[in-house]
Amino acid sequence: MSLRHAALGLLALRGEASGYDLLGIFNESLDHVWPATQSQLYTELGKLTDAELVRVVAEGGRGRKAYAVTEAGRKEFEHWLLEEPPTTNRRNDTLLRVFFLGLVPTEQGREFLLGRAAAAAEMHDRLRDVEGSLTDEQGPLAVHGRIALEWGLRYSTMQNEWARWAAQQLDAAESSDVPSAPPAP
Amino acid sequence: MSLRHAALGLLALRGEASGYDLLGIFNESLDHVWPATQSQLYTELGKLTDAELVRVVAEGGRGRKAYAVTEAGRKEFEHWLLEEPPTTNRRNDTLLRVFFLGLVPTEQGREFLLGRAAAAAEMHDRLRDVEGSLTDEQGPLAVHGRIALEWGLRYSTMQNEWARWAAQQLDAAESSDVPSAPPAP
DNA sequence: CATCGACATGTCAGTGCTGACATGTCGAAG
DNA sequence: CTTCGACATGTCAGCACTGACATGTCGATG
Repeated sequence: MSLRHAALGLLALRGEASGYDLLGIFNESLDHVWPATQSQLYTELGKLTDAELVRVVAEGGRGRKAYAVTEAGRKEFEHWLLEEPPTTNRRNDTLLRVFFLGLVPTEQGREFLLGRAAAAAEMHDRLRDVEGSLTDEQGPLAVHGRIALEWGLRYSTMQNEWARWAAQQLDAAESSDVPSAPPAP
Repeated sequence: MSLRHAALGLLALRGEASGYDLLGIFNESLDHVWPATQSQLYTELGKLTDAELVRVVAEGGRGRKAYAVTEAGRKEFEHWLLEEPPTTNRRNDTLLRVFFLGLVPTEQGREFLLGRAAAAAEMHDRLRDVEGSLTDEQGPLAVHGRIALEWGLRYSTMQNEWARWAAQQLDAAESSDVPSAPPAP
């Protein structure tokens, strides 16, 4: 249920905004952290209004509705932010595949892992670029954006090193499997 | 759509198994990587049978049905394993909260981050325990289980270090914010 | 022989999310 | 004055997943 809180948080940051405005922020700033589609966002704003956590504070041309958080909404948001433990994302597609890597020849397993390492390296490069274009930004959002970015940098580094280590492990396991070539005594 | 492939993979590993058997493996071995509920698994086995990727190879007492992968199933599985790029999990509840940490006092932000660091340390400890009870295991599954475990160890280490680093960043940003206490010339 | 836990399968309502469809307005450029 | 892109909102079918409900059998233990 975090889209609800993401929307609440953006409204708290912005003071007021329309669904369209929020959608822009989601696509620009939050896309790597919590993507949202247009249909989902408008639906959620409707529910949020029904629950009186947000309120329509202005209506403009083209059917525009500007929302702002209510007192109850602010309270709900802060409760989520500080009291509720973040849910760890348990599903991991890469690790699921690793679990089954024994079903294919070692060579293909190594290829898979080195492919993951390359993908992680590429992700790292992309984030470095973002970092470069971020240095001129100012304000408190820059601090928190920079912290999230750092997570990505560290994550991709870890993934890269892990995948290369794992490829080595496969090789080591294979050579110790083959009875015709044991280590010299 | 990875539950489908997880089921296919387990059947390929085991030769044949019932839904109940598979459920046991999911809950024991795959729970930290790809959890599945009973209803989901039985539904998927039905669809898999309709698609002729698995086949009922035996029926036993208590309505038991033993499944095995078909030739088409094996092919589909290997295609998924080696050809399809793993989907990266984009949503990250912790990073979403970090994005909004500017909305609360620095003190509470630091508390949040140090809480994350502690949670990561706890996860690391739990995994170390698992590692201890794994050393006596044998076979190829031990190799791949060990690789997945290593991912968890590295991930929790990274998360811990990152969260502590981030808490320091918050402090640094705050002290540079306060105009009454600039660094001495 | 009753009972209970493990074995075993299936269904269903609800939720979060996706991608597509549908509709309309305002301002600027040609 | 037309047209086009940005602005703006809403709906709907479909899918993966969750948690609860429903039903029944076999073997062991008391």
